[in-house]
Amino acid sequence: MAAPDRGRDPDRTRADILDVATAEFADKGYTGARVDEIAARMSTTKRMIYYYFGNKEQLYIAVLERAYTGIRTIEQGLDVEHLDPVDAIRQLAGLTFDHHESHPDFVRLVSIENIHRAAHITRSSVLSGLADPALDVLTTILERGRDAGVFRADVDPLDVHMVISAFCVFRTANRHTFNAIFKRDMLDPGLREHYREMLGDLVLAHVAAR
Amino acid sequence: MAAPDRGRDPDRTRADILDVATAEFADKGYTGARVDEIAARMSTTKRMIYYYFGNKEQLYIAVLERAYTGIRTIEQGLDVEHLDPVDAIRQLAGLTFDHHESHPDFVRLVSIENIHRAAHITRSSVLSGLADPALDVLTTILERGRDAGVFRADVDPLDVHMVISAFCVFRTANRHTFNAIFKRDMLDPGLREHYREMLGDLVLAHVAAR
Amino acid sequence: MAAPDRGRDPDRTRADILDVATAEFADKGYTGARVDEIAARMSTTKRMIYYYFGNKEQLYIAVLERAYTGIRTIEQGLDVEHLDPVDAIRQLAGLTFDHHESHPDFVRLVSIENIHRAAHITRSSVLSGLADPALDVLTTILERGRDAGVFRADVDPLDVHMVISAFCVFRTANRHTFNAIFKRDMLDPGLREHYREMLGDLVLAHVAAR
Amino acid sequence: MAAPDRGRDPDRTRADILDVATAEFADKGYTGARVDEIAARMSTTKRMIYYYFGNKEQLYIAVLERAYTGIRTIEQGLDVEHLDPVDAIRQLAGLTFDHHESHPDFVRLVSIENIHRAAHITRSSVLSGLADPALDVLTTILERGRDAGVFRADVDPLDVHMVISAFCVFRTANRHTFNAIFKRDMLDPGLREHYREMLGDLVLAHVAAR
DNA sequence: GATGAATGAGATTTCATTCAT
DNA sequence: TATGAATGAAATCTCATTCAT
Repeated sequence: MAAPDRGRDPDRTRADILDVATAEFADKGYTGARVDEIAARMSTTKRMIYYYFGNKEQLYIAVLERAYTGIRTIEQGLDVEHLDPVDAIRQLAGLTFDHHESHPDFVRLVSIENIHRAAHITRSSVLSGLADPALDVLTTILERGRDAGVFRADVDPLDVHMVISAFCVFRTANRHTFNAIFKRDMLDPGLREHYREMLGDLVLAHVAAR
Repeated sequence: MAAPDRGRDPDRTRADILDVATAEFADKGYTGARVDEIAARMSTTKRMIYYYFGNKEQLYIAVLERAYTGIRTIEQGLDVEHLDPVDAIRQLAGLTFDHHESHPDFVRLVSIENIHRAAHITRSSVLSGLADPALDVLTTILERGRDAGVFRADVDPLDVHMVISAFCVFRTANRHTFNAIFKRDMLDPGLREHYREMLGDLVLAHVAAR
Repeated sequence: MAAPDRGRDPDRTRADILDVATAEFADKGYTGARVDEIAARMSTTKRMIYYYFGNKEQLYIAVLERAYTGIRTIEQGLDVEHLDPVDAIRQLAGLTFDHHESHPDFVRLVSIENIHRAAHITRSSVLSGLADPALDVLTTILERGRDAGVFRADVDPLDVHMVISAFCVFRTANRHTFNAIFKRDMLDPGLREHYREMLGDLVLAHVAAR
Repeated sequence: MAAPDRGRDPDRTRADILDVATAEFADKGYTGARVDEIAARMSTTKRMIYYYFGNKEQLYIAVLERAYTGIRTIEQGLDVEHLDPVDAIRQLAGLTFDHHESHPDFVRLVSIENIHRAAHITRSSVLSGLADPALDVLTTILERGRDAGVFRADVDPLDVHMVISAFCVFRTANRHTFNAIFKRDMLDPGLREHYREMLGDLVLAHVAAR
């Protein structure tokens, strides 16, 4: 007659807390998020949050750490070897484009963390200094393009990454003010392909041999 | 020996409050900002903030309104008529580039407002629906470039604006996480000209006739 | 081109303040009433309220004093001499019935003053100990009825007054809770004559010779 | 030597808060009551009031709800079946008479709630629309009296209830202004039986067959 | 007489965190 | 492990009143 004993699976409880906390922090920001609210949205009690994570800040850091692991693996699906460099670049940009569109919580958490001047990322041994593996893939592509004579020799991979990120982050992160002022929803599905192609064009223009 | 009587100049008092509030909101976010802290940084009392602005939210909206008026006038200095379209586009992009670099508080406020899903902008009769006049200047430039045969005919001014904003906003707004992860400070003065030129190239590539 | 100089008529200004203050106090109670709100509802400023009345409490007392003067004169219209006692009693009850129905603000002020245990009435030299002149009229009627053999000899005028007041005050003062619980609006115009007659019957039954 | 641990008995803590809050609200009115004062009168802290009741208004509603439950049960003790209708009516009126005399806080809360136009009662799912069970008892008595030929056939139970309430509420609620103006304390013990009988007479005169 | 700005004291409410069991 | 009760510190906001002109 007892309720299903969820309490006996610590990993599950931890993951549940992280799910709810991610939603709450992404929704309200670090300061605006409420520990009470996180507890209220779960079957676990507030005391458990402190048991598993210590305090609000450590919980937030754990949320950040898990959120960042998601994007680190997106480039795995890219078969760099069998694509010509131009297609590879376009597909790589598309991966970030797709990811940011479908993970607004991640993009919001990054914005929030920047408001806090990356104070928590810096405090996390997991995140601090963990360069995005995307750069390796990108570097490989750029080298192959240069060898093929289609890309410039002096392209900085991090600049390419920056252009892709700026476009994709802005489209999601600044969606609301952009829409409020210009009455255009950058996430309108009808504009999706237009923006996706536009990003590819921009990046290719940047890396192209002159 | 009396303290300078700032009290009897309401416009000055109001402006002082806005200055301090802008710094506080940009620094801590809407929720993290403290009315107490704003009052403590001035010679005016906390009570005056409520006297002039009603409550925290209206003060924040007033801060947003004033911050947005700053950027709306930056394009005025651009002498569109006497520039050839290519130079004009490059200079226009440079204006936003310079503005966002020198107004990190504005960029932070925009990020903060997006975290709140533009709830306050929407509530402001001043800001809501007030399209950036930059678009008019941009439209003029694009038309002249098209007439001169150097720009494509189907360029959307808002897309151009988006590319410029995305680049300039990202450089300032995401500076901290970018630096924490990739160890590159996008606001490093030594990189300034490189980024400024890179932006111009990107925008011109986007609008160029093929 | 100057605005009409209302300021130069102190009596008028005083009366205006009292009008607005009466509405505010009757609406929100003594504690709930806001000096700011009273000032906001007038063209006069808040400072004038203090100039004319000293403070919130004295303003409230002035409101009470003026409100009580209204009911003191309602019995004047009653031609006791030419009415037979039974008609006179019924008409007297009707006067209070009509007055309280048409002066809900007065009835509310009395309720409010009772919540404060008549502390302000006691403090007012005008109101304290100023017995309602209605009692004189009432006493005359009762005497004439007794002499005519239609009323009991031992009727206490104050008891009659109490019965009339209880009925008329309750109908107005307790209208809202009565309606909330029993779904009957005691001030429904369709019930007016029923209640008016009922009151007359009650009072006459009380004074009638057995 | 430790203070008695009242803390770990939530029901007791809740009830204690309600006791003190009832006294405070009845004493000062809704607006005049101070949450600080309620806390100061107990061993519990102010914070607990919010923990248990959410905010001042909900606490006030809880006070109202409990106060109203008291009067709803007073008619239970009336043995309608074994009383003749005339005695039953007189006893029923006496129950309200006694209750209101001995529960001035309840009567004051009702006055206060009427000043607020029953806004909180309406908001309470418990109180809104919960007709007083007294009406059932009253209806039964009236029917038996009618069948016995001693009461009129067209008596409205709610009118009878209104007469009883008006008299009993007025005696307690308007005690202070009545005494201030007419120098008669309606709650003077020496007048008690006089008023009690007077009420019975009034009600019986109203329901009596003609 | 009249005005808008200013103010101190105090009101309600919030929130991360810990205690006792 | 788990839980509901408890809490101190601090947050936002209010209000009658007075000052300087």
